[in-house]
Parts: sequence; structure tokens; C-alpha cells
Amino acid sequence: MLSQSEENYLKAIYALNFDSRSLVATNDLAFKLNTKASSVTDMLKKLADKNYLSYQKYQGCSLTPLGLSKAIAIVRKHRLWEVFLVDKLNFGWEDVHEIAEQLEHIQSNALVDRLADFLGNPQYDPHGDPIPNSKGVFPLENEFHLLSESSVNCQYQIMGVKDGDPIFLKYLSGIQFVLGTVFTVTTIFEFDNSIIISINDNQIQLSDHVARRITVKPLS
Amino acid sequence: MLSQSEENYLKAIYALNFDSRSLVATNDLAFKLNTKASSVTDMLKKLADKNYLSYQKYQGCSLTPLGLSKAIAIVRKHRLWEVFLVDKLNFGWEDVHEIAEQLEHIQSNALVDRLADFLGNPQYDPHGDPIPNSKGVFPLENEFHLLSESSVNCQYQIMGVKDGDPIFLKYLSGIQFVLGTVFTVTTIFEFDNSIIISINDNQIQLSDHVARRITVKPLS
DNA sequence: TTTCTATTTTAGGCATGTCTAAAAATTATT
DNA sequence: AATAATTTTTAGACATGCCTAAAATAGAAA
Repeated sequence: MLSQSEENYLKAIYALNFDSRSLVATNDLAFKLNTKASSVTDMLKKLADKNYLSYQKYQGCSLTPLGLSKAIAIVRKHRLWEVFLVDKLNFGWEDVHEIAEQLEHIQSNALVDRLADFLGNPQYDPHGDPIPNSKGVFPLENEFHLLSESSVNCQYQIMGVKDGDPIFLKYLSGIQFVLGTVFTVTTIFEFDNSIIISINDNQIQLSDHVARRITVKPLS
Repeated sequence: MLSQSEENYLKAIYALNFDSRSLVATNDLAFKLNTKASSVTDMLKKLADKNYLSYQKYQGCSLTPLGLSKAIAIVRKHRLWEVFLVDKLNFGWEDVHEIAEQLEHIQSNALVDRLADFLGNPQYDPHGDPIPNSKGVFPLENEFHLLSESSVNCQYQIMGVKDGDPIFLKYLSGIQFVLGTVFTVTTIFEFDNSIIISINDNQIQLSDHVARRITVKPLS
């Protein structure tokens, strides 16, 4: 059985390196977890002993298959709870992350599976992130891409937001830019990659910074 | 902010003494919390320092108004989550306690209030226990009493079960004895206070032990 | 009232998870 | 290649929450 702290470490390692390509650095983990490098070292030793990750002094760490499956299970719980909070309890998508951070640590396989059924086994959470199934398998790849890679005069639908910052999410909601919104790209400025989009005849200018954080599905 | 452990202590003190009549003994708390008396002493000092309870060496403890309101808030959360688990996720009433023990520690006032709304602001949980509102006020008293105080030839409806033991709850479900069941008391044996009830022409004998753990509403 | 017994507290220890400060290893710079 | 800068680890400390064993207290019995 894992403590909440241990679960948070596994989740953070996964987030920093979910394609398992390279090793995760101690300092990066410390930053992500808002803790000190020395604390991270202690925990990495412990998790390596328990076979959740491989770790070599000074080299960084990576998840073992066991650690990976644990991390994915936590991500699944987090995202399912976010769906619950938004779809059933009518929370705004900017308010759910903190609460889901707590709910993801509830221990009960039956609960997660019944929750998923109750929610209609959703494949994406309110921010557009994919939800793995109970075996840890993510939904099939799709044709989504970043808004920053869009083309002029094409129509798109918003499928995801790659930044959980509540202020950013509030900004998006404020300009009617939420999951499912349909819009057309009117102009792309080459010099700074900012774009102008039109939603229901409203013209809105978005910076490259914003466009790089939004996932869209081409509709035309 | 209270730790989970601290919350469990407040809840246990409340459960042992919810009418605030007398002091709660260290040993009783230790038994209830499955811990040792010395651990309890440590925690009582800490909670007294924080003003959640009053405590005099060797005399026992009792909740302050602050501690009482915290305890009631935890009970509210616990019972609302039980309603969610049974009503929405279709758990059996014998399986929800453990999970609710975890969920009751989630910190978010917005969550509790929205959950209550989502559930239709229920007044009783799946075991028939009353759910206080967000101000800590319990539903008005009712005419319920224990099955062990029933009369021959009267009709009753089951409103609550005063024992969360899963084996006991399973036994009750097995004989169709669940919340809302309507039945008539056929016979009461004076010598051991056991009773015979009839449900849909089925005669079932119940020991005094069982009858003392079931709350009923008189229907006739 | 004194003694016995049961309860409660104290003292000291341990695991978890964090920290600071200093030492060691790695990486970058000259 | 030697030195400087950065990253990482070690060493030692501290808070939380638990434990055992011993001492103190309270309540009951003689």
C-alpha cells in the first residue's frame, strides 16, 4: 500500500516523463512537488526499494512497470473525479483540480469502477485530457492538434486545454472559449504567431502562448 | 486545519458522547480508535491546546463548541457520501462505511454543499442515521423507536440500523430486512425478548440482540 | 483508612516525511 | 585539463503519530 506522499511522487514522475524516454532529475521533481531535493532523494531510495522505480545515484529515476501502472491508476482516478465534479456537481473546470488532488488518493477499486460506469465511462476529462481504462489503456489516438498549428479559414472545435492554471481557465471561460466551442480561424499573424478567431461573429485575438495550450479537432 | 488523525479523534469523542453529558474516558477512546491509551493522551493534549476539546488529566475530555461543530461537519460528510455511494453508485449498504471513512476527510466546503444538493439534501443516510445540515442542525425529532420496544400486532416500517457491522447488515438484507421494509410484529416472547415478525406472510424470528439494533416507525 | 486494582500519564523510542547545511559528484567553462 | 558552477546526496534535526514499559493517580474493597 502506498502513502499519499508516495502516490504524489509517482504521479509527478509520470507527469514529467510519461513517455519513459529519459530519466527524471531530482531537482525537477523537487520543483514539481514543491519540496527540497534532499527530500526527493530520500523518497526515491524508498520507492526504488519497493520496486516502483529504478534509481541510480546522481543519474535520476524512471518508473518500473509497477510504478507506471500505479501512476496511471492515480491519473485515472483524478480525471474521473474531475468529470464527476464538473458534470454532476456543476463545478467550473477551473475549480476542480485541487479537490481532485485529494479524491485521487481514495483507496477502493470498486469505487473507481462504479464511478466510471456512473459517469458513462468518459474518455476525456473536463480539460480534454484522456482517461485510461481500468487496465491502464488510454483511448485511441485522434486527429486533435494544437491550435497553434491551425490553418486560416478552417473551422475547429476545442477539445482540450493543456494548462490547469485557474486564472488561465477563467480567462478562457470569459471569452466563451470552453470545451466543445466551435470557431473559425480568421487570421494568422506571421510575425508573432498570434491568431484571430471568430466565434458567433465575435472576433477575438489570441496570443501564441494561448494557442499553444489549446487542443482542437478540425471540423472542415 | 486538522489532520485525518485529529478528525478521527473528534469524531470518536462525538460518537462516544454526542449528548455532551459526561466526560469521555481515555481508555474508551483508545478502544474505539483501535490504539493505545498513551497515544490518546498525547492527542488529547494537542487537541486541547488547539481548543477543540477540554481536557483535565485523569478526568477525561469533552468537545468544545469548536470541536463539536467540526465533529458534526465530519459526520455530515460521512453520511452524505454514504448516500452517494448507495443511491448513485449502487453499493450495498454494508459496503459503504469503509469508503466513507476515507471520503469524510476530503476538505472542501463547496464540495459538501454541492454534493448535498446533488443528492437532494437527504435527511437520513442509508443506515437511517440523521444528516445534519451545513449549519450543523439535525433534522427534527421523529416518532421512531427501537424494534425491541414494539407491540404485538402492530405494523412498523424499518427506518434505521444502529450497527454498521457488514455481517449484520448482510444478514438483514438476506431476510429482506432493509430500510423501508414494512412488517407486523406477531409474537413477543417474554422470557428472552425475542420476537416474531411477518413480512409478506413470511414469519421470521429475531433475537433481542437484533431488535435492539433496529429503529422503526409505527404505521398503525 | 489503607491497600489493591484498574486507569491514565509520563518517559523514551521508532517510522514517516520533511528540512538545513555541508559534502560529494557531475557538468560547464575557461 | 583544471577550475568553477550546479546538481545531488549525506548527515543530522524536527514534527507527527504511534508504540512499550514504568510511574502516577483514582476508585473500589478490605
